[in-house]
Formats: sequence, C-alpha cells, structure tokens
Amino acid sequence: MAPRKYEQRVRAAAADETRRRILESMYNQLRETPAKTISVDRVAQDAGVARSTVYLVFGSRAGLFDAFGKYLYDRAGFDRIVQAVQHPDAREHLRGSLRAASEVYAVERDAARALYSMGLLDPDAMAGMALRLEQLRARGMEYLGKRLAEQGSLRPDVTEAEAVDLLYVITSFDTFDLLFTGRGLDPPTVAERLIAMAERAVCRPADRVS
Amino acid sequence: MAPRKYEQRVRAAAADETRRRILESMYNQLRETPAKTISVDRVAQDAGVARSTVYLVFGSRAGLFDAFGKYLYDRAGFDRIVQAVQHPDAREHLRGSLRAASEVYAVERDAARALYSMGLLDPDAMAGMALRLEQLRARGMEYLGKRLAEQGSLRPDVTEAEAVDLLYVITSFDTFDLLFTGRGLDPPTVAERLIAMAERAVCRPADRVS
DNA sequence: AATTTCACTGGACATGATGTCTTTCACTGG
DNA sequence: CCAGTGAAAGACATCATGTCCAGTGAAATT
Repeated sequence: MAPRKYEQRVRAAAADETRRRILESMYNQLRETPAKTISVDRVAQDAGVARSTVYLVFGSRAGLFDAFGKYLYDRAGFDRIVQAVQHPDAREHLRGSLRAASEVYAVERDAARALYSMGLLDPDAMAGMALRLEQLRARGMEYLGKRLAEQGSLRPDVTEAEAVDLLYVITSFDTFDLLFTGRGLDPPTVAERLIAMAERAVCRPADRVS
Repeated sequence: MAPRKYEQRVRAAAADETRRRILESMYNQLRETPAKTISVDRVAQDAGVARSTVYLVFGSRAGLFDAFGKYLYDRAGFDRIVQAVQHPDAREHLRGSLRAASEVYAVERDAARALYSMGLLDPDAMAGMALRLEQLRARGMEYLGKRLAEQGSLRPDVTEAEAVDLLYVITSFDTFDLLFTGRGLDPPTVAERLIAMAERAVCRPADRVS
C-alpha cells in the first residue's frame, strides 16, 4: 500500500497554534512568578494542554526552554544588540548596541534571568539557546572590535583582542543586571554607565565626544 | 523533677565533625561534577550520613547552601577582595582587590558559580549567603570609591556614585567569569583586563601608571 | 461515504528529589 | 548501671520529570 500524500494546511496551523500557546503561557508564568521554578505541568495546564503534548511538541523540558529562548529572542529583539545600529561610525555603533542592550534586557529581565541562570546551572539541559546566543554576541563584538580598530578609534594602549574581551563583558546581560537589579539603576542610567565605561576602556581619548 | 545539667563535650565535638564532613562532601561533589545539580541525598551519602541528618543539622536544602556559602567564604578567603590590600594608596588598593578577586574566583570557580546561579534563580531559598556576600562587596566598593575621591584619584568626569557603580560591576564574580570561562582567559590575564578596565573607567589619566 | 492520517489526550508507570515524622541507638551524667 | 538525651536512621508523603501507549476526533484523501 503506497503512502498517501497529505497536505494539511488547517491541521498544521492548529499545531502551530498549540506550540505558540505553550510558549506564551511559559512567558506569562515567568513574568507573573519569576521566583518560582517553572514546571512543565504548570505550563501545560496554563496553556490548556496535556502535559504529554508539551513533550510531544518539544521533546523534553530542555527542548521547551530551548524553543522558549528563540521565542524570547525574537519577541524582545535581542538581535538589535548585535546588528542593530549598523552605523558607519563604529563608535556610534557601539553606543547604539549598548542602548539597545539596556532596553532589551530591561524589558525581558525576569525571563532572561531565568533563562541565563538555568543555562549556567544546568549546562547539558540548556546547552542550546543561551549558549548560542552568547556565541552570537561574541561574534558581534569581534566584528565591532575589528571595525573600531580599522577606524583608528581604539586607544593606543589597547589591542584589538583586549577591546573585544572588554566589549564582550560590557554588553553582557550579567553586567546590565548588576547595574539594573544590583545597583537599582533605571535603564537609561544603566545605558549611560555602560557607554561611559566602554568608551573610556577601549576608545581613544581624543576621539571621544564631550 | 529538676532538669539535669548536661555538658557534653565529646558529643558536641562529634556533631561538629559531622557538620564539617557534610560541607566537605558538598565541596568535593561541586569540584568533581560541577555540571550536575547537587542533591541532598548524594551529599549525605558521600559524607556517610543519613539524608535526614543533613536536615537535622542544616534545617533545609537552603540552610545547607547557606552554611556552605560561609564555609566557602572562609575557605577561599573571599574577604580578601574587600579588605585585602588595605594599602594607603587607594589606587593600589583597587589593583590589589582585582588581583585578589581573580585569584579567589578562579580557585573556587565551580563552587561559586553553583552558589551564585542558585541564588539568582531561587531568591527565597538562597536569600542568605549570596545576597549577604554581595552586600558586603557593595559596601567595600562604596568605601573604595570614597577613598579614591578623597585622594583625588577619580577622573574629573566621574562622580563618586558612578565610580562605585562601575567598581561594583568590575569586581563581581560574573564579570570575572565572563572573561575566565566566557573568553577562556587565564586568571592573571583576567586580572590585567579588569585592572585596565577599572583604571581607565574611573581613575584620572594623569595619575595612571605607565 | 469510507478510509487514512495526524495532533492531541489522558492515564499508568518508573525514577528521583524534597521534606516530615517516628523510631532506634549510643553516649552521657549521675 | 540505668535513665535521659540527642544524633542518626528509616519510613512515609508529595511532587516533578520522562516514557509509553491505547484511544479520540477532526481533517484530508479516495
């Protein structure tokens, strides 16, 4: 018996709907009760779906978090941190990245914290997203470092490698959160602090604006 | 019936022994298998003790972690980061703090990571140690900022408040680990990077050494 | 209209973790 | 030597993860 060809638009759409609902309920729970560890069961119930469906769709708890990472990445516009302001002036690009980072991180602070902490604490479970995200950011900073070097915007006593290292630190979520949650600063002030720190640490003094 | 007076030296000593053994086995497990989440059961078994004994001694899982925080704090000499080099020159004090931080954090990296992540992810459970430790560091940086200001070592365009914020970021475990684990730098290089970043970000250029 | 396929259900089951409560045992002090 | 005490062990309840699978109802095909 030859396998039949099926082309099911409606059912595929329904499946996508379910998937979306699950991720959304996870997002809501993270916002409502950031402290509590989220259980697959609660997510499923909140989404009005059987627990087994979550496993069916995402494979495992880790898979769920991985997918949630992508979801959050798109939703919050994390890519703005790296790509964002493709300004011809590298120094302006740097400032844009830090402003974008402050905004994005602030909006999704709780979700991002849960995701990052999860990834740090349970590497095999979360190997996926948090790690990939960090690599993306690392590459972005390597690119930015190169551009700053090419445009002669680096301090004379700073190698390109050092600049990349420092930019990697300064654009990280952890650094943002140390100022935002740790020091209780509001996002614009955080951005100010980060920009000041970055420019002083890697940009040549003469080039710096007022 | 009047309550009898008991003064049990031997038994008290044995109890202390047990307590120490439990914390030590926790330390070992964190070093041997940093990835895995540590369960009370495994800790107890490794210490040759019943699981309930851990609960008896420490009250709860959170209590265990709290006590472990103190244990690690003493063992690693975390206080060196703040008190350490009480050098008359505040700038030298700053450099000393960062060197101490790099050493201390590097030696106990895995344990510290587990502890910090735990605290971030589960605030009520870990409210104790990680939080107290951070407050201690915050106060230390406020003191350092004040001394730098008093000695006229701050950049003219940096307020004392901003200096404290930035020092708080730069001396944090997260910042260290971004360079150490994230960028794969060895501890001395991390210290170099941190010192360079800190001096450029908060110290007046004229005062900086070579 | 009959049939196939698929998303999803709903439960059973195994495992492993946390936390509480009761019981056992060894040592201390008289 | 024996009575009381506290440390430790063991049993019990609960909850989460992960696997499995028979079944259901709606969509797609013939």
